[in-house]
Amino acid sequence: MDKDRYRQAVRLFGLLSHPVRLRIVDELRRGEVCVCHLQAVLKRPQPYISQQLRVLREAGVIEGHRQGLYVYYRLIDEQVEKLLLETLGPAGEPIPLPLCACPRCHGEAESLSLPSGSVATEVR
Amino acid sequence: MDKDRYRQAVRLFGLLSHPVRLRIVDELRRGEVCVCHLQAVLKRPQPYISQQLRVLREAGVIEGHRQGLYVYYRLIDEQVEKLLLETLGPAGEPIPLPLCACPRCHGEAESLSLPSGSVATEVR
DNA sequence: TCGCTATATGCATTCAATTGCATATAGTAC
DNA sequence: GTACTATATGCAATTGAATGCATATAGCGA
Repeated sequence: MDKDRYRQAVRLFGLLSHPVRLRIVDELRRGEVCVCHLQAVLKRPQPYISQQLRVLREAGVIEGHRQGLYVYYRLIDEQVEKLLLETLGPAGEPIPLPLCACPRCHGEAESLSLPSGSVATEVR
Repeated sequence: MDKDRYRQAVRLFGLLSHPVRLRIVDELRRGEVCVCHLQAVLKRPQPYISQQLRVLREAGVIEGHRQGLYVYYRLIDEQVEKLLLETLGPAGEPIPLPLCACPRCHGEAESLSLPSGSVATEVR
């Protein structure tokens, strides 16, 4: 069916036509980050961020895996990546945030590798 | 300002995240068509089509010029064209419609050129 | 002028997305 | 087990977009 192509495109554009969601995927194309990181960047309440992450996750655009207390999300849809490239230009550099509490962000070298005993599990 | 890039992108995606508007711009990238043509293709009431055309026109995505009773619209935003190419693939062939009343559509050869005395005027 | 057609506009209503917030869950450390 | 942190979920309230429709305007021909 040809109508599906339209529906699919409308759905995709709809996901990106939202200021917070757009900024989330733009942040995510720089690399994997945790929720608290996005919270710090977007300056929005945590439940609000989580809700938008859910929308993107259920649409199959992003994927998250838990690592201890933290959940790290990344972009898994290359079409979205192309659309961002076209509209926003190339992705910026990843920025470690002092505002973010997670080990990856406050720059402790050893915390960049998996702590022994912890296992990365998919979020769904 | 960097925020403007986001705003601009959100605006663009918003325009395309609408089934009727998306189909209009997809139709328009095949070539210039009149309003009645879009009416026939989309099977929607004329005021409804005109409203969506206005949204696209005021956003600077399309442009219309009047030719006698008929107004012909065309796509003038190449970024939109690229986004459509990415999401919908290449544009289809232009299709003349028997359902459409305008001279261009019911295939009278001489009507494809401007009738003497008529002047193309911009719509705004 | 009037009558007709194509297109545009204004406005009220309906509907869906957005947002805020309270609370639930998952995991860690003790 | 309890206490604490990060993240997720559910739901009500609100806002804004989408839609329908009546009417206005523009141009043509008689």
